Amino acid sequence: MRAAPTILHLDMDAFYASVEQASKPSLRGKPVVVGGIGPRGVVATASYEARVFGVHSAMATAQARRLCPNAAYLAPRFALYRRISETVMELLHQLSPLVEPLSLDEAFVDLEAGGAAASAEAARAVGEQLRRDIRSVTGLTGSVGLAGSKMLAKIGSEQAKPDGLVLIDPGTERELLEPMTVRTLPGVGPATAEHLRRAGIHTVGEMAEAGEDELVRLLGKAHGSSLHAMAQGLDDRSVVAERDAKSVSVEDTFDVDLHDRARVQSEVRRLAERCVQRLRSAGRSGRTVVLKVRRYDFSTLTRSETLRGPTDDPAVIQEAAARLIEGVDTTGGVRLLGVGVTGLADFTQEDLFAQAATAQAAPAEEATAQAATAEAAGAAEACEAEGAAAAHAPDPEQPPGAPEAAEAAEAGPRRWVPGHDVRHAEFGTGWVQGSGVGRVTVRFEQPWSAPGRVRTFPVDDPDLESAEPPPLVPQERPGADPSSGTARAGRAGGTRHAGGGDPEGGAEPVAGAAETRDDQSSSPAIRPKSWSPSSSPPVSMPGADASSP
DNA sequence: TCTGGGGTCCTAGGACCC
DNA sequence: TCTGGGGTCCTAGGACCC
Repeated sequence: MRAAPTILHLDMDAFYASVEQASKPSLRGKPVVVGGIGPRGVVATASYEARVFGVHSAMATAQARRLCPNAAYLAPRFALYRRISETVMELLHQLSPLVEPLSLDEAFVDLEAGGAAASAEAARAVGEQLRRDIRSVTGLTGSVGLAGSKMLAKIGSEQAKPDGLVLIDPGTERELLEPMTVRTLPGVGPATAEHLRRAGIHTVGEMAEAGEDELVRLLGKAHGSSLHAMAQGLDDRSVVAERDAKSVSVEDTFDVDLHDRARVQSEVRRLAERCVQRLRSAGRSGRTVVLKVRRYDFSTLTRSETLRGPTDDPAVIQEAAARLIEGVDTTGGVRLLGVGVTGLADFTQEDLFAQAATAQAAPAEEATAQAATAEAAGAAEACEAEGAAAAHAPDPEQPPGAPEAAEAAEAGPRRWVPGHDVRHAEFGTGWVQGSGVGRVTVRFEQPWSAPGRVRTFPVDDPDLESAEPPPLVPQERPGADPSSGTARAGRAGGTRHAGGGDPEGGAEPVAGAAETRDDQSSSPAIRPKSWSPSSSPPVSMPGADASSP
């Protein structure tokens, strides 16, 4: 708690959906849903237009489609979101060295540490200027909360949404919090709220009244006492910049449950491989391998094995994951598999070398009791459930009868993902609007163009290829190839195809989009005119980290 | 067609050591 | 031999967050 509201919380408004609307002129002012678009997908972000229909984050996409069938359903383009996020974070770093990102679209800033603001009025001015800067540099809107603590700054930005700023004056927090539902407090989710409800506690005021002892009794030591403090508006957590990751994991939910044991094993190998890639690109190694299995009935279990030292050796981690899946009964079907690594250390070559040598021998001759018993128990269970075959490590070669095991995502000829960028040899750049029955529909438009028109091609049209996301504002330097991977220096002027921007009269509004075009003032749409190249740099578009296909 | 993917933190029990 | 704490490591699960 501090006397002046110098903790700032920034939350970008409907971030993913707003980025999509900014890059796709035909979607501005229309309902947009970004998230998993498969049969088991969930909504990551819904635009405000879609929220009117009741669509919200974490909802099954299938349900969203029922509520709002006319929305655009798009797969996320994380590489683009990450780039824009970096630009926003740079603006925050200009205010203070103490910036704590919570996700791509959210961060705390300690204005006091930056010397940017010492009073309420100064803080408000900084917040408003920040919002203007974000808008002029990215074309997007963000909401700002200012308060004397993290909790209240975050509550402030929530109240400010969309496109606003709320400052909570220190001293007023108790009366502000009192009538609010317990769910307002960070750390109160569905389960905790239900516990509290059964104890007759519904509001933050009732929580504070209940007293610490009662909350500890209901919710446990750590949770109870921290929530008791929060309920009184007390929160002295400091803003901490750049924490090291403590774990790395990857997981996949399958469109249909896996029943074939060999397929399950091959997916575990694949996931272990991907996990190691991520581990290595972070320059880390890890000591504990964790396998996650979600069964057909959504019950979830984890199995873990701690190695003698940290490793980033793919073979070692794959073998550990393979041993772990041996001990899991998967009859009935597997919905999700995941592989993770915790106990992260900074990679050293010597550790690794020693580890690679010992890890393989370890299970057989492990002297440490608990490791040996865990292994034995796992193996015994596996034998019972799966028979003799389970006792052996899976064949490293493709198991028989599983040629389809290769994920369509990687091995398939070409997949056209809704929302993703494409280039056509004749018609230029656009994005996939949909595909099916051998055809793919593309809308040809750029962030700065008028809404474009739609064309349909055979899915294997040789003139069509996937492309990098175009920059959100037109680039002045023509000829740079965005796919050349030269990062920031090579801003992607070249995304405009050689043939000119609007071969098919893109300036002509497309039916269905026309009526939405005139309220751009109220939408987070990019308006290139408001951006002056000399004063503020545009979002740069390094083509370096390609988005997943 | 209910329920993604990436994380963090906490609790609790058993093993083990002193 | 019986009884006993405290601390640490490992494993498993659960709640929560974006």
